[in-house]
Amino acid sequence: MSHPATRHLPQATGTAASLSIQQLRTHCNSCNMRELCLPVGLAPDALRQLDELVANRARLKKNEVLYRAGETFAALYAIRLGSLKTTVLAEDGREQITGYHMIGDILGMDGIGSAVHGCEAIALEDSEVCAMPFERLEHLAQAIPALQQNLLRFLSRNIGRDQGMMLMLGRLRAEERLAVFLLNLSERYHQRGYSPSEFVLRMTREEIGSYLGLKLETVSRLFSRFQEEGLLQVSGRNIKIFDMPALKLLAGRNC
Amino acid sequence: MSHPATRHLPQATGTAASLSIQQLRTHCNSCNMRELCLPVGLAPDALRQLDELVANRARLKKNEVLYRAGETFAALYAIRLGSLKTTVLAEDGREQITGYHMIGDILGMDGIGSAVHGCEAIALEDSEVCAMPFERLEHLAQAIPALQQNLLRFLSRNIGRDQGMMLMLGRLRAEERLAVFLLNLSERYHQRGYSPSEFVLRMTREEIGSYLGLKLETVSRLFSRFQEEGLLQVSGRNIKIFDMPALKLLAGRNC
DNA sequence: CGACTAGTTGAGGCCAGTCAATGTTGGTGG
DNA sequence: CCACCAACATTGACTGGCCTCAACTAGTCG
Repeated sequence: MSHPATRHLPQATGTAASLSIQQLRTHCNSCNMRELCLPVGLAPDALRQLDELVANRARLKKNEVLYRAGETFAALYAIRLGSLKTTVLAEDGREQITGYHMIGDILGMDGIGSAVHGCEAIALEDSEVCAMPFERLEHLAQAIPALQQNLLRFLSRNIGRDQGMMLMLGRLRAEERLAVFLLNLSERYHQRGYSPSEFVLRMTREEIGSYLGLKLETVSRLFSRFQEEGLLQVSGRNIKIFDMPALKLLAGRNC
Repeated sequence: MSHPATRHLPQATGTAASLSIQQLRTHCNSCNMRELCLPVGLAPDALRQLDELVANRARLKKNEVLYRAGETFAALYAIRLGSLKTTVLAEDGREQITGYHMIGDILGMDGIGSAVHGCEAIALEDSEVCAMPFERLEHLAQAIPALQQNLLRFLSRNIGRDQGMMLMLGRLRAEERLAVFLLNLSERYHQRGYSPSEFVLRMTREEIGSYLGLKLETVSRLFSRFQEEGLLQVSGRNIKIFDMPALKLLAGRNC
């Protein structure tokens, strides 16, 4: 029933009692993220239909797995709260984090093409996601042009982001990668109404390294160096960026 | 009129006379690639509609640019013949090849989300593409479920491929990258009815390096080493793979 | 034939990885 | 509240894989 890190979303059982109260109240309509999420631009009626389709709004504890690579693909997930990482594994266990996803982001799109998830998604902190059964979503998109458009746009943006990552992993030096990473975080926090210059990292040094194609020691050294150079202040996972222009110079606008 | 490397598809003018004869004869219906391309699984009537939508079937000379980064996005392109690379450029000119695309592949999907192309597509050899105006394609997909499905699947597969590339660029060593690259080529040639063990590279050493996040000298050295070790025979761009299992072992099934 | 592009090979350097020791933080239970 | 532990982070010394620079060869095209 309750695996240490359950692979399935909580059903309407036991501990979910208090959860369902929450569930009943949270709708796309009232969601803070509706302007960043799939509902963006949808007419009220369309929004209602999309909302009805959301199978459940589930909680994930830190380190809990939303889906694993190889699992059959059934739904897209919108992040309501918290953040997740997606990772792919090499055969020998080497891990590459392919995405760092925060509130409003859509997860699972890599599964559409093959009916199987190609990566795994793991919560970086306690999080909440909206599960949208894909078959029904696809069906709904057939009737609502704006939804089809949104789906295609979200998938496409994913591709664009990935291409940026490839440039980073293939051509940028370590310091440039970290600068791009920090600026990217900064921008995304800013979009979401948080400070662009002061935030808390949700990942360990090792995870940041895995994301950037570096080792944790390299990440740690770079943070120390950036701090020495006055670019930022780092204290554990708390980051304060002092010199944004210098950071941008380092990143060479590849972010 | 005639730029050295024209950015626009040839219009129905001048030299296009012999071309238009060809154009009239080539339809999705009769295209060899219809089983790998957007029409896959479409009903005859839907296929006819998709076919009508194809604005033109254009030829590209080697090194000709199909679209550039920053150009407004207007159409997806299906490769009818030949092959193209897509590249993203760092601000300082460093170039990362993000994709090697061959017959049947769809290009331009990174532009959907932002209305602007995020990379540039360049012909690696004389090629032919079918241009599909995206607005009309989207509109048609609204009416034809199978087409919507195909579009979403193609976009999604792109994402899956990109994630594999990220793993490669972030975590694999040079020899592993080249092995993965060769096996990937092998598989795709095989899918298209060519020999999986004997083929001609369409890219220079530098381009292969750019694709794999390596320098051309490294690629060259690796080819030489693989040959010494009896894995393959390489003569310029002609590749004969002798020891597929060993190559797969090197790649660690990350392909 | 000369100029140019593509490819190969060698020598040496450097950036990031590896290994290892030590410090810091946060959660748990006495 | 503090001691303890495990996970996370920092820092140093050293290594090595890939890059850089460079020389040379082969093939192509005007």
